[in-house]
Amino acid sequence: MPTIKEIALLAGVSRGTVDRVLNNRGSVDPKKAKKVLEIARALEYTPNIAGKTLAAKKKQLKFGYILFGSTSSNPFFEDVVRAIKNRADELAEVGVTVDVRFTTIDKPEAQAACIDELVAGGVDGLVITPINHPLVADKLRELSGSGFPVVTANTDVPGCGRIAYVGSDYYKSGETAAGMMNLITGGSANIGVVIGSPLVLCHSERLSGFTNYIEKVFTGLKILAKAVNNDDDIDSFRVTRDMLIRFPEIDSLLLAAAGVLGACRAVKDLGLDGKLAIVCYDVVPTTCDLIREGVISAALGQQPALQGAKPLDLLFDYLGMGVTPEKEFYYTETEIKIRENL
Amino acid sequence: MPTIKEIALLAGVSRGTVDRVLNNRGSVDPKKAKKVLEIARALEYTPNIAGKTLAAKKKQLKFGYILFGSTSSNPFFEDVVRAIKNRADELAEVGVTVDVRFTTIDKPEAQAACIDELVAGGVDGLVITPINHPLVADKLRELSGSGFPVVTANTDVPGCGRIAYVGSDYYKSGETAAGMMNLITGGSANIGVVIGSPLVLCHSERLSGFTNYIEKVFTGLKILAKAVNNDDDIDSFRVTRDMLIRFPEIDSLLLAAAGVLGACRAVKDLGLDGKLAIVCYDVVPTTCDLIREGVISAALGQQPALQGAKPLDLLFDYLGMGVTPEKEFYYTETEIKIRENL
DNA sequence: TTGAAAGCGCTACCAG
DNA sequence: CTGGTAGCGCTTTCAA
Repeated sequence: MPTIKEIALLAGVSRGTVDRVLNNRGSVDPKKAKKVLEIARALEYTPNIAGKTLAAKKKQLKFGYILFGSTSSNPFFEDVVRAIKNRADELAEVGVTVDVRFTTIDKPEAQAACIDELVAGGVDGLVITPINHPLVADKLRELSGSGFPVVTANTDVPGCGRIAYVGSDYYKSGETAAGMMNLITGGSANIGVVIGSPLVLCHSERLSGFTNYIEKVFTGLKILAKAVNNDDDIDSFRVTRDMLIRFPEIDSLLLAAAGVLGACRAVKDLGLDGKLAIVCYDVVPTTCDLIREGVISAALGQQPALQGAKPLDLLFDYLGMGVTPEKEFYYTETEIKIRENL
Repeated sequence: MPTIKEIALLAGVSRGTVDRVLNNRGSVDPKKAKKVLEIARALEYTPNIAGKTLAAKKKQLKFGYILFGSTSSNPFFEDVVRAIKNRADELAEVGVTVDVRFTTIDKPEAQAACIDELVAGGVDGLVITPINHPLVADKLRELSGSGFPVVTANTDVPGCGRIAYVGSDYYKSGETAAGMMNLITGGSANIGVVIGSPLVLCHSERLSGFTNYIEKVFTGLKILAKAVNNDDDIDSFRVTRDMLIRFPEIDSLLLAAAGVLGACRAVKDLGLDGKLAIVCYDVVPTTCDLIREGVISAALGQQPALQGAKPLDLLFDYLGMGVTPEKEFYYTETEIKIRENL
């Protein structure tokens, strides 16, 4: 493993010059630059991460992380927040501080203001679960345009200039739900679907993936009815109950939003627990209980811990180590969880 | 984030002394030691990983990694080897070299000799997929007893003194297969089982998990017949074919060993593809193809990449950073893969 | 038993 | 445009 020092020695220049060449900082005599590059290539130089990390400490980087919910509201985000805190503790060691803020999903002005605050507060990079609204999108575009790195997490605003997105491929996760539903029901089912809101892109993407796929591949699966629960357990109970009463032929449920507990209460309330094939999203504690009870057949996870930590890593690599993300989309796996592998 | 330097300053001692206290090396005046510890505790000192890593480079550690198969034989281990190589490249940066050796699963003497060679060659730690045989077990016990760190991977020899095991919880993965089989078949099935060899602990553990679980929980699932394929595709074809002919009532297969391709060839040969519920282990390329074709319903993965990399990390943490593994068993997840989430 | 100093690889700064 | 130097946190060695 060659080092900058060795390259400097071989090239007959100083370490500073090698550093300038390899990291495109400052300007260097083209001849020397060429020589350095040749040697680096010949020796297959790769920078030492520990060295870079240690040196990066002096930068005292500050990151902002804006995400939905005030922790208590949506248990899925609790896992994300836990992962953020853990990673933030680790990053503290290398001089990074992380400022975590919460905004609600329905207030673009508030989220835009939150971005402004963080930037004014001097953060060097931002992770955000963005609301897909011009007020936010434009601000992100503007920031990115000025060289400020933004990573979107959990949900994306394509084309806003962010350096990467970390989160689920919702469309594909909809297909996975279809595949699972097909296996569980033997290929023939009358499905009731519960979604959060047609306006939340994630949920509608999931539903598109599911719908298109069953129409194309699993023609024995039919969607009989759809209900909207606003990601709320109380609403969820009511609309699910109504749907099940109105469509007694329903023999399976796809719960494509939060509010899984409410929906399952409705199922139990009608004495249908264990009689319906139920597939839902997000592996949260209440869902695990329902799986153990035999109410839910399978839950589809989306690696919340990765969604929390990875964006911070990308930001640190970018700002601390000078490494640009190697891809634009860091899709999380759609994990299938049943009672036995919870 | 406090540093050793700060603690030294506050305690009125040198960095060397602080180091000695915090890492129990050399002896220190009890009074000073106490003071240092108090300050470290008060400041919630945690060592800086980058600093430690950098300093560890001077140790020039050497690890050995003994595993089954010569890569080509079992595609599962190809993923493991790939992960080992990747992690080894990363560790090279911090002065670690990894010597990877292959042994066959049926030659304990050869594996024991291989261990001896590596140790004689001066490795500081060893990762091994051990053959569960006294010849190997005793050697591992002896090594461990003398303070030499061993990590078992993929398969374990309990009580051999190794500092940790990284791999599947086979019994539990058998239960997961049962759960999946139950979902796919609607709770009623006549199952044919293919195992590698009753002598390979992993496979028999899987089968125990599966068997005990269905007897207890899924009483509609019956095992009609078992076949042994010696992890070989040719044998697998033959024994599976024979079994399916002899037991035409079989409507589902559990493939608990390698040789998945051979077994599926038999299924196709008899025109049964798409008509049987098939659950198998290990997400390898040929298996993925069979899932896409609709021959296999689900495959259960065991995180080969983690099995390759994690043991090396544990060894480096132990020898390079002075950190003992925080648990004895690092179980991999049993990942459920179907056509849509491959 | 202890302190001082060098060095792991990299970056930043200053002087020229 | 360039070289030298200091320093990030930790370990190790040498001298006292």
